[in-house]
Amino acid sequence: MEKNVSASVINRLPRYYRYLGELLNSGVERISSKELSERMGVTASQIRQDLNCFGGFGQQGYGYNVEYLYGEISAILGLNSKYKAILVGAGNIGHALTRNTNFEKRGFELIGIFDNDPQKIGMEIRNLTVMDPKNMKEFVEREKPTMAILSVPRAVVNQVAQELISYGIKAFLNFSYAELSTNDDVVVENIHLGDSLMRLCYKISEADAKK
Amino acid sequence: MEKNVSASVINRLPRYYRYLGELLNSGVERISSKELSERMGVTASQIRQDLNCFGGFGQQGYGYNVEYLYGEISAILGLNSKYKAILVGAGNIGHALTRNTNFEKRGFELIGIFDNDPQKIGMEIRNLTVMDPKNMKEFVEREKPTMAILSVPRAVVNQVAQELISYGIKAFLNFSYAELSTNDDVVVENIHLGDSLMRLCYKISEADAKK
DNA sequence: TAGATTGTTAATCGATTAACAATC
DNA sequence: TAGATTGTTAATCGATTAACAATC
Repeated sequence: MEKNVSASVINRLPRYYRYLGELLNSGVERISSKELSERMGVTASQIRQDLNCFGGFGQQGYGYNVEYLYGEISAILGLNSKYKAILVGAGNIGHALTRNTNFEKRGFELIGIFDNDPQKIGMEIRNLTVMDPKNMKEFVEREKPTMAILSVPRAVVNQVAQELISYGIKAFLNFSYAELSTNDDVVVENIHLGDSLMRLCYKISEADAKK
Repeated sequence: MEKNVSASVINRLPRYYRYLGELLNSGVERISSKELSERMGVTASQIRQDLNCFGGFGQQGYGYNVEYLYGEISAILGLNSKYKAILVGAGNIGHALTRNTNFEKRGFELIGIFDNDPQKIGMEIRNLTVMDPKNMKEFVEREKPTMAILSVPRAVVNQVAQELISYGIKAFLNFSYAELSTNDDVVVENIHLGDSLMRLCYKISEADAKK
């Protein structure tokens, strides 16, 4: 909100949110930073510092009310929003993603799917009909989605992104195995499956070497 | 290799690898840390520090030979390995993943797929027949895969992981929207799509607020 | 040789942890 | 009131950046 919160803190927020959701589900009413820290494997100091970037949500001698804190983190993350999103590229990953992901609970609403495969155009996915990219300009300028999920081949991802930016898109979830180079006012989250595999491969090699 | 390299450095390695691969493809023979830093949007100091965790791969006055450095990073990451991997859960994401991912180039070899949906058992995916989880113990103990990709419902992921650990699995790529609690000698990489969406949502909200 | 650029040490910056006064 | 636990300041630790001598 007021201050600039560091990326490290932001990155941890979804995890807090996840843990608090689980506590809420199991009927836990209050929790201290100490107890939460033990469950999550972090320090209590870090939890308190992180939360205090956004305000004082606890109470001395009591701790944090789980339901209240859960709601506050939800608000900080902006999960009550309904940012319109489109999916570009309904191949394996893109297709699976739309079926599996609960966009509504993460602040988004999927309103359109595009793919240039004639076989896919017209197909129904999640109550949405796959559209021809030819109609993308018209659709985006009319519906004004905020975000696009990019699940297109790496060779074309930057071109597609530039096109969408020119139509007014301001955020991307990038699944393509390529760097997305964009202006400063465009926000990007990358999911590079290949990078995760490589990191895992490194960790395994390391563990092996230690024996 | 010798020293303990920090997680920050490890996390950057795949990105270096990606950039060097692109340079290699475009026929660039040598590159200085300065030029690479400008392309990647990091400092030249950081690149040199990172690389020197593993050895001196450059040459004063010349820079780095792209092909050589690419090969060295590949070796550091262990990408020449062929760690056997299995996929547990051939639902949307799991299925898509196996079709899309070039495991061989990331140090892995997919040798088995399991799913408890009778409709899927017997199905062919990527030259592999989907197997019944009943046969998992026998298969894992015989083939000794190192890694398992978990793409099962969050409610059962920890149970499945524990089972696989007891059969000898030492590494997981976790797609389930849950924390994986494991022993210290098991390595885990998480891909939490939901977390990425939430971070993106936060960034969009922030950008909005600034206007 | 002169110029360029590394490898590496030292300085800075930021993030994490510890400590404790405030207070429920 | 006494005990517990926060919010917050101060101390520590680690990561990033800057600087420069070594050297190709």
